[in-house]
Amino acid sequence: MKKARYHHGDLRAGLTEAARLLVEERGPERLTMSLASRAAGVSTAAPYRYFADRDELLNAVALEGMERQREALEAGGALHPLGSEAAVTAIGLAYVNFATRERGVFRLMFSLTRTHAQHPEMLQKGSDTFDVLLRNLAHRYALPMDDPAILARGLKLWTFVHGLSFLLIDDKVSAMSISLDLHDTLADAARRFLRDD
Amino acid sequence: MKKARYHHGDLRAGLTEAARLLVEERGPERLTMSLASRAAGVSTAAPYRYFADRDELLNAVALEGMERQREALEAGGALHPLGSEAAVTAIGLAYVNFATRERGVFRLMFSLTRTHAQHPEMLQKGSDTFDVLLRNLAHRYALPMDDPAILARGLKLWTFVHGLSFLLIDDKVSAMSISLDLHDTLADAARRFLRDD
DNA sequence: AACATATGTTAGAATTTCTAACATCCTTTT
DNA sequence: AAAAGGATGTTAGAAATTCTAACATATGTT
Repeated sequence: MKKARYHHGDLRAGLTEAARLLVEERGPERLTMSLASRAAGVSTAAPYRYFADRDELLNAVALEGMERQREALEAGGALHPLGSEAAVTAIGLAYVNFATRERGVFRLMFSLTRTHAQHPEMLQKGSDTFDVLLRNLAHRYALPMDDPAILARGLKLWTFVHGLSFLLIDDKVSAMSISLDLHDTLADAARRFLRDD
Repeated sequence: MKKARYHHGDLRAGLTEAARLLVEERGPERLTMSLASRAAGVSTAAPYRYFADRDELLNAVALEGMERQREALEAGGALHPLGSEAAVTAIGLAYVNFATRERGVFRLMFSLTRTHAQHPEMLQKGSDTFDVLLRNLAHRYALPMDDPAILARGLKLWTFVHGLSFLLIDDKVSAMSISLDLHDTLADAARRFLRDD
C-alpha cells in the first residue's frame, strides 16, 4: 500500500504518458489539461510547472512519438540488406503500421500548430526519421545522403507511405470499398519508385 | 447606406463563409463560435439556430470545400484527353494546388472527428471527388470504374497526391531542404503508376 | 536546524460552448 | 388589413476550460 505522496516523483513523464494515452483514446483536439492532470493524479495547475501551455504538452507527446516511430523504422529496415527493395518496403510498412497503431499520436505529429515548424527539436527528429530511408537509398545508389537525386527519390517514397497512412487512419480506403494487401501495396510502390527507367 | 437589419438574410451561408475564412486564417482548431458570430455580425447564440454545435459548423465548411475541390479536379482533368497520362497528372496537380491554396480547409476535410466517417453526405462527396480520377482510369483501361484493378490503381495515385499535399502544407518538403518541381514530380508519379510492367 | 528552492495546491479571472427565456420580424390566413 | 404563429435573433447565464497568482509543503544544502 502506497503512501499518498505530495510529490509525484516524475510528473513531467507522468503527464506526458497520461497525455499520450488520452490523445490516443480521444484524439489530440480533445485532450484537456484537466484530463491529463486527473489521469496523472495531480491538480490542474500542476502541469504548468513543466509545460508553458497545452500546446507544449502536446509537443512533448509528439516528440516522443517521433522517436518511437524512428525506432520502428530502423527495426523494420534492419530485417533486410541495406539498400534493398525489401528494406525500403519494410521501412514503409513500419511507417504505416505505426500510423495505424497510434492514430492519435501520428496525427498529432503532423498537425502543425505554427510552433512545430520553427521548433528545432522537432525539425531534428523529423529529419532523423527521414534519414532512416535516405541511408538505404544512398547505399543503394552509392551517392551521399544529401544528393538531390537521393532526396528526390526519398521524398517520393515518403510521400507514398505518408499518404497511405493518412488515407488509412481516416478510413478513406474502406469508405471507397477498397480492399488492399498492405505489404503488396508497399512492395509495388517501392518497385515503381526504385526503378530507373 | 444599409439599414441595420434584425434578420441577416442568409445567416447559414454567412456563418459558413465567415468560418471558412477563419479556418484558413487561424486553422481549424482555433475557430471559435464567438469569432464566427462576430465576423457574421450576429450574437454568439445565433449560430445555434443553424448548427447544433461547433463541429457541425466545421462540417459545413468541410463539405463546401470538398465540392470546390472536386470542381477543381474536374477543371484540371478537362484540359487533357480523358484517360491520358496528362489528364491524370493535371488532376493530381489540381489536388495539390487546392491543398496548398486552402491549407486550413484541406486539413479540416481530413481531420475526422468520428462524425465524418458515418456522415453520409461526406462519404458521398469524398466518393464524388475520387470518381473524377476513376473515370479517367476506367476509360484508359476500358474497365468499369468499380473494377478492383481500377480502384487499386486509383488508390495508389490518390495516395501519392494526398501524401504530397500533406507534406507540403506541413512544410516538411522545405524542412528537409528539398526543392521540387511540382509538375515534374506529379508527372513522374503518374508515369510510374500508370505503367503496366 | 534553518534557508532556499523545487514542486504541488487552492482560488479565481477570462474565454468558450451551449441552453433557456425573451424579443422581433415575416408570412399566412381570415 | 389585422392577428396569429413560426422563424430568426438577442440577452443572460451555467458549466467547462486555460492559465495565473498567491500560498503550502517537501527536499536538500550549508
